[in-house]
Amino acid sequence: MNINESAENYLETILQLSKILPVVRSVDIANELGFKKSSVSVAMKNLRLKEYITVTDSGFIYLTDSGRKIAEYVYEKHTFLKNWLCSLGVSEDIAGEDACKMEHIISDESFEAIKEYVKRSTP
Amino acid sequence: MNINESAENYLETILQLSKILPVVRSVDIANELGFKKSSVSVAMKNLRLKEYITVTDSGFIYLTDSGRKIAEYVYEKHTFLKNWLCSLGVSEDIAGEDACKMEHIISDESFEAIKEYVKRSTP
DNA sequence: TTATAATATTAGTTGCAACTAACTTTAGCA
DNA sequence: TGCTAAAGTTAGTTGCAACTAATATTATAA
Repeated sequence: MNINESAENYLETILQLSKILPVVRSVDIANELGFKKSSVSVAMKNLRLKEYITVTDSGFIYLTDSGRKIAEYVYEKHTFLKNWLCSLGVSEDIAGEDACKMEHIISDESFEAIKEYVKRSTP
Repeated sequence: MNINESAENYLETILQLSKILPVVRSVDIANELGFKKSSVSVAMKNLRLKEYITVTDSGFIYLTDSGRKIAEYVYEKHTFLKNWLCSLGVSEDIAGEDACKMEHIISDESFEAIKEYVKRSTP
């Protein structure tokens, strides 16, 4: 698969935005991430080439099956890690920042192990 | 303080090597990290400018107090995270890789919270 | 003593992901 | 109708941390 942190982050953002907006456009992603439109434009081109997204003539962005699969797993990692850190007493801001970075680097193996551990120790 | 991931990793490596070698040189760091000597040379120059290390005329590298402080905390994070993941059933290789990435991005706040949590739940 | 190997450095290159600046296209309003 | 604002694209720039290639210095073995 071989997808990098930046691409993962874009895919996750598209998924998140699609939950709260009727359609997702480049400019929405730029606003959400605090990036320039041009940066997002180039990134979307790459995601299109790798077939993680499709873009309609009107500029509406949709995840493909493979893109969605990645986005959903990253999003699951994010949500779990953030909630867990918060439950340990970490402030919401810091927990969010840390989750945002950890979600891209933690292996599936470690993530699943932590999930199991937390599930067992807080039934 | 404002130190980046790459610099942290070099400082940690110097600390680790200093535990097993009589002196630490650029070439030892290059071998350990799988980088080219030239890359390490440039990195050492930056660490010197920021006064995280001193380098003797013979090319022996020593951590300053501020460099050591950073190195030791990163190393503590590494050791703890790796051992913890291993104890959850993650393979040693993967645990090592993940710890190596997480140690640089996790906030002190989250790290201390996790440490407390683990201490409490496995007395 | 000279040649070789090990170490360190410098200059310039590459790849990446952001950036700025300038441009096109489109939609909607005065 | 024509102007403006919003959205998107392209070309070229920046900063970073690795890289290669070439050079200097030193220690050791033939």
